[in-house]
Formats: sequence, C-alpha cells, structure tokens
Amino acid sequence: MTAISNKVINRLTLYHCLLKYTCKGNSFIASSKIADLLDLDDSLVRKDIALCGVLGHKKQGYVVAELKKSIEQKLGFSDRKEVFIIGAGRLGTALIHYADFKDYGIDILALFDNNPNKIGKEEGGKRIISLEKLPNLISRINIKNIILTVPPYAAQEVTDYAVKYGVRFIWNFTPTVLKVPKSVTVYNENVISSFMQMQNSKNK
Amino acid sequence: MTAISNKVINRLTLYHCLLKYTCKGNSFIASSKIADLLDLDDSLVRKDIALCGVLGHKKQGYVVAELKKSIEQKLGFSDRKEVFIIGAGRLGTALIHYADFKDYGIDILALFDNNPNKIGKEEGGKRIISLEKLPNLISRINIKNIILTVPPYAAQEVTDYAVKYGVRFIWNFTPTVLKVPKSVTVYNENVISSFMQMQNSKNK
DNA sequence: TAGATTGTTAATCGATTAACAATC
DNA sequence: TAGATTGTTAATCGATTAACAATC
Repeated sequence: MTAISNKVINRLTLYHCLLKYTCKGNSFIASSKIADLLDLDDSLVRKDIALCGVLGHKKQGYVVAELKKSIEQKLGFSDRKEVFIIGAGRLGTALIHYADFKDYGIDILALFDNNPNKIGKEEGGKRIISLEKLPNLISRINIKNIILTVPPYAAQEVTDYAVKYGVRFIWNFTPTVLKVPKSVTVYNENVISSFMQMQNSKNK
Repeated sequence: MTAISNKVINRLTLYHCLLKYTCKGNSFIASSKIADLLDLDDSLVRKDIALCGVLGHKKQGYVVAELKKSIEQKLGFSDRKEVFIIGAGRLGTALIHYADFKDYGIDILALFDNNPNKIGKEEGGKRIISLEKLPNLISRINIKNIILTVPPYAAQEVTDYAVKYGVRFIWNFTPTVLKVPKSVTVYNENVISSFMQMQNSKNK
C-alpha cells in the first residue's frame, strides 16, 4: 500500500461523505458528478479513485457501494484508533457526543479534566477522569492519540506530560503552537485559519 | 494587495498564534525559530513574511510586535465579519462561546434552531432564534456568512434557504457535501479528514 | 452508431527547498 | 572580525489539468 498525500486523504474523505449522504440513492456515479459537487477537475477525481484500486465502467462510472468500501479500506476507517480527550469543556464534550467517530474507527475512551465538579461524572457514556491520572493511564493503556481541548494557557503543560508518557499524535484544538519532539505529530485544528481561508475564496 | 493562497493563510495564522501565545515574551524572532516550531523550511517562513511587507533585521530576526500586527492587517483580522450560526446543538454552542472569534473580527450575531425548548433562550449572550425567521433575517441584515452545525439530514435544506436569501459563504461542520451554485463558497470542516491526515504522518 | 465515460500520459502550474550574496 | 540572519533567485519537487485513445 503506497503512501498518499494529505490532500488525497482530504478529497477521499469528502468523496466518502458524498457517497454516504448526498448520493446515497444512486448505484453508479461518474467522476464528473463528484468533480462537479466538489468543484474539482474530473481527471483528478479519477486519479484519486485509481489510488483506491477501484475500476470504473465505461459510460456508467463507478459502483457507489464498491467505491465507498474501497475508500474505507484505503483510509483505514475500520482500524481501531484509541483516543483520550483532554479538556471536558464545551468543545471536548461536543466531540465526545459526535456519534460518527466510531464509524471511522475512532474510539474515545475517556475525557480528562481538573475541575472537581466534573470529575467522576459522565459525558456521552464516557467517564470524566482527573488530569492527575492521565500519565498513568496513557502508559498503561498505551494511548498514542490525544485530542487537546484545554484552555490555551494549559496546552503546553498537558502536552509535555502526554508526550513524556508516550503519546505520539496530538490533535490540537487550542490556538497555541505546541513544542514537541520531532517524533511527535501535532495536527493543528485552527478554526481562525479555516474561516480566513473560506473568506479568501472571494476571488470566485 | 496581492491575493495569497490558502496555504499561506494557514501558515500566517499559525505564525500569529505562535507570536501571541508561544513566544509572547520575546521582542525578536528569527525565521529559523518559527520554522523549527512549525516544522517548516526557514526560507519558506521568510517568503511568507515578505508577503506581509515586513522587513527583518540581520542577525536579530523580526520584531515580534511588528510582525504580529502585519499578519493581522494582511489577513484582515480587524475587518468585521458578521455571521449566523445555524444549529444550536453542542457544537454550535461551543463555537458561540469561543471568545477568540471577536479578536479576529468574526462577529456571531445569533444562533438558529428549530427546537422550541431552545428558541428564545440565550447562549454566550446571543439569542437562539427560530429557524423560520432565518430567511427574513439573512436578507434584512444582509448576512453573507453562516456556520452550519445542524444534523446531516437537515444540512441541504438549510443551505438551500440560506443561499436563496443571499448567503455567500458556508462554513460546513456537517459531514455532508452540499450542493450550491458556483457563486457560493463552501468550506468543509471535516473532522474525520483531519484525524486521518494526522494519522498519515506515521511516516515520520 | 454516436455519445459518454474511463484510465493514463504528457504538459502545465504552483509551491517548496536549496543556495548564497549582503550585511549587521 | 566571525557568525548569524535576512532577502531573493534559481532549482526542484509535487500536484493539477489537458488531452485523448479505448471502449461500452
């Protein structure tokens, strides 16, 4: 299995959403239809699909069910990925209630917070655990992924602990730039950047 | 003012976060420092900064306060952008409480929902208004931007209304692919895609 | 058949990296 | 001075688009 770029991953995920929701009634779909809905070039769509090993049918396009399944396999939606959410504020709890995660193999095991009023309670069927227990649980359960939804001032400290005890991937929802060793990956989910990029399309 | 690519916008926003939080104590910063923290090439950082019209100082780097301000100007953080949030669920309310928005000129005026138990209440100091009133308010206040945080099955219908009454930019937090005219911009905030991209960095 | 669509190659475009003179 | 850093050009790399033969 060849490595694919982040841009391809992003497009394949969108194709999947498109097949799952927007075009769920159809049995076939043409590259030009996908391209049209996502404002892409149709040959780019065919190239992406070729990466998934799916063959189309002349005059008809691709079999929706087959394409959907192949994208799932290519992107590893059924591989189980265990995750801790750190920060049980509004965003953290919104994410734990996001039911779709489990369809993509993203298994959120627990939330962590240092607010005594929250500790011990449940959100979306998951326990809110004291931050003090984080290091121990990361290493014991061998957690590699965390979702960071703490306030900005706490982000670096929590990161340092998580990294020290073995975390490798940090999905950073805080607006801070985290210092981590080269072996750790930070994915910055920066809402301000997203909004500005959206506005940038004014030149349409 | 020249148009800049979305990639540049994303990096400049991250530089800004870095200056605002991570390096707030320093008066100077070198391109190599920024590059190191964000895992980029230093000449790329210098090119980005040059786009903002900021000149550095040999042997010292850039003046933090000046660079920060120039990024704000280049990206238009002080231009006021009025927004409606549609869908007052967990994610919609999490976003309205995101205090940072106003620092970037993003002014959320109200939330919309069709749940009678929510309508009339407030969240984060903003009214939750009935969805029925959306078309009228979009055209009356001349709203161009909406944040879409409704359930997937409602996404297309709400979009059609919003577009009909004048919305031009849709920040789509639902996992659906929306059908819109070419004149309308959809920015897909797809969390699944983000997570998969993060995991993709395994080849580090 | 004629038209629609794929699969794929070659051409183009844009973004990143390498390199280095200038200079504080 | 020597070392560090910028600003910028040229080279490279990667991603997208154009084009079109194949064929259902």
